[in-house]
Amino acid sequence: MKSDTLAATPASAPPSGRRALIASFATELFHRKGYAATSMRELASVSGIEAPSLYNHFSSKETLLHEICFGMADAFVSTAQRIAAMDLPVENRLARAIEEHLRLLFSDREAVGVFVNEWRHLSEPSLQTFKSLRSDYEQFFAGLFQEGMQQGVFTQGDPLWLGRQLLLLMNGSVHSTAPLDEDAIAQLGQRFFNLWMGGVASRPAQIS
Amino acid sequence: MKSDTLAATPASAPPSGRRALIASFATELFHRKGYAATSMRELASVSGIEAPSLYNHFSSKETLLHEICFGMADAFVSTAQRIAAMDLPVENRLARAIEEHLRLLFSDREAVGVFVNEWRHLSEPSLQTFKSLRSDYEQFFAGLFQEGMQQGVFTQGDPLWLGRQLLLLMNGSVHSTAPLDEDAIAQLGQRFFNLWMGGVASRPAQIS
DNA sequence: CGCGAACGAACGATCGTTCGTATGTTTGTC
DNA sequence: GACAAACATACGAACGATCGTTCGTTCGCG
Repeated sequence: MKSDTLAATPASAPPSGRRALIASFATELFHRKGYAATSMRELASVSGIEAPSLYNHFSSKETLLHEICFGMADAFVSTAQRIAAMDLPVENRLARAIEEHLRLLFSDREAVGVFVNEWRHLSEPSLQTFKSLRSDYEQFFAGLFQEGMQQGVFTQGDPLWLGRQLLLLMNGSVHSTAPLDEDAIAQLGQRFFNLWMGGVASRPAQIS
Repeated sequence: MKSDTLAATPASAPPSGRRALIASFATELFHRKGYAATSMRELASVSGIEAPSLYNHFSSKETLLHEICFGMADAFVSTAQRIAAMDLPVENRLARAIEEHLRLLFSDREAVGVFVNEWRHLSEPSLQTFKSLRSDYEQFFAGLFQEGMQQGVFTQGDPLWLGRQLLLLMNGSVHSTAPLDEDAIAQLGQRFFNLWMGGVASRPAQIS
């Protein structure tokens, strides 16, 4: 049998292979109804096969969740590593990180929804690994803020908190925003960048 | 039998009545494991009784969810109505709305978690009602931004988007922030207010 | 022939919920 | 204050449904 946990496909336009097709159906269902509320029989139904046949492609229900969550997590972390290695001013690296994060976000909105909301249904030891990856990514953003503060580019604040809030804001935007093309993503990235730079760096507004 | 859907208790410090106590246990479980992944037997177990006995207090599992979700929703909406009726400059109303929202958020973090993440497991017609209440609240914030833009206090932008993003940010902060006392909540409110005013109103930062 | 992929049947477990009943407390009546 | 009717709340047993998954088999393609 082939390994269950290969890298997920980009999945924006669902692929042709049956296995990957099932994974994309699972992503849609896990996103819309939640992992626990999605049954293997329902997944089989939308996939056009019977429930037992699913086990010819995935060894368990959780394997599907694992593949979706870690597919996104790996994409985020590897992007972070790529940007961290760039020789750019910290504010440009932040802008770049925002834009790349948004690009990943909008490349597969349903997978992101599962990544954000359903990871807690992973069981050990995958759960710990996932949390660790997630923490790495948060630390990447926190590091950008910390570096920016040391250089005086940003005003003081808790870098980890700032990073988490920024990620929260971007991740949430996928729920309340229509699909975007490349240009719109870049614009949205500028918007977030300005929001964060302006809000963090600006003098507090006066409330009379 | 008494009505199932009385107003929820403030619930920050769990109440003494058995019924309300069960509701607070349910809130904790729904928050930590999710609605679908929480069984009535488990809820009964932590409540110190057997599963069938739960039905002497609540007519169904969904009744519990309903009570939690609508308890929070009603609190949010009524707070919004109270603030909307205030005769204050729009930026002060926004600051006040932020602070009151945070106060509600931190008054029962677990209930907020259920309110934010588990409402989709409501069934019709409660689901429609809930969405409607939620939309009312979003519109309240959107209205503040719209009003502020017309007065030139904020720069242009999609008011509904701005409102949703602000709510998203605040709601998410409850996950990544330790419990706060009254003063800390007010400070956090100032922080969000400044962030939003600064980011929205400030001139875009230059990225070389 | 061999192998991946589909199937129907069915397993044990668990789900939300109902039922009949027991028990203790409250309430109404003299 | 005593007694019974009424009620609230707990329980064990069990219902039908559905869960994730396994098994043995068959089918079709290389």
